[in-house]
Amino acid sequence: MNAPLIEKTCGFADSQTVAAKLAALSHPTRIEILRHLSASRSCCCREIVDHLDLAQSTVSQHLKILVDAGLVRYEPDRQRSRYEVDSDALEDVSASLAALVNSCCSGR
Amino acid sequence: MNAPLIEKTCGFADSQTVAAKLAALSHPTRIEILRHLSASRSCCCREIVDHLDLAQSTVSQHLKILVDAGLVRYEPDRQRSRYEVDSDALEDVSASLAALVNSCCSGR
DNA sequence: ATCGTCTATCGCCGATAGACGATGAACGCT
DNA sequence: AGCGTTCATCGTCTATCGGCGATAGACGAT
Repeated sequence: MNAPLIEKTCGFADSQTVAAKLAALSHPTRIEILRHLSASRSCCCREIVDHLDLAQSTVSQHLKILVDAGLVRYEPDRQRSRYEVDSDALEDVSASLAALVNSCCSGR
Repeated sequence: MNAPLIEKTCGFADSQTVAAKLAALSHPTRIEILRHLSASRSCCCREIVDHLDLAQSTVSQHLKILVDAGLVRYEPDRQRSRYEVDSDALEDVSASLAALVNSCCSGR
């Protein structure tokens, strides 16, 4: 493969990957979406639009960001869309952060 | 089966607060800074500038963001500055994310 | 066939992030 | 006093974010 670019950062899980996942989580609306999503088990875009007070296009955009980050699964269902929290991915992010924090605090 | 009322009383921080902390962590450079900071116990701006390949002003800016987010402690020391990881704050963020993730995954 | 609903996407915008160089203050050293 | 070092801050530039309305495609219902 090309571009082994982050070789110089001492061989941990690379910062870029962790940062990207956290970036997807670093917006209050997206956290709210995750909460609503998990509370409803799964739901469509409109449902979230009703819950939050934002334009449909905005919500759709936030959902796309979550899907692209791999934190939410997407499945077209008729004319609706089913969005569902990817629990494994979420726990993975949490574990990554925990590992980072742990390695940063391991000397006290 | 039973409702996760424990979380409610344990009070995860509101979305805005969590998002703000995560935002501070959602940049590879800042994660790298945290790692270096913790590995060195504490260090000055210049040290980080040497480690990363960025302008001093850029590094200073990233440090300010981390300090403002409460994740790094700052103490002027002569003409230098001492930056130090705030372990408690870091663990707090990690715990907040864990709580959020947990509440999102509690039904599977 | 047409209408209404639900989505995703596009274009546009203001605001913010992230990078830089330049500058000046604080300090140690000679 | 003068020099070198360290650092925070300012101004600037560009790219991206986050919001919106408008639009078009897909679909169910009438």
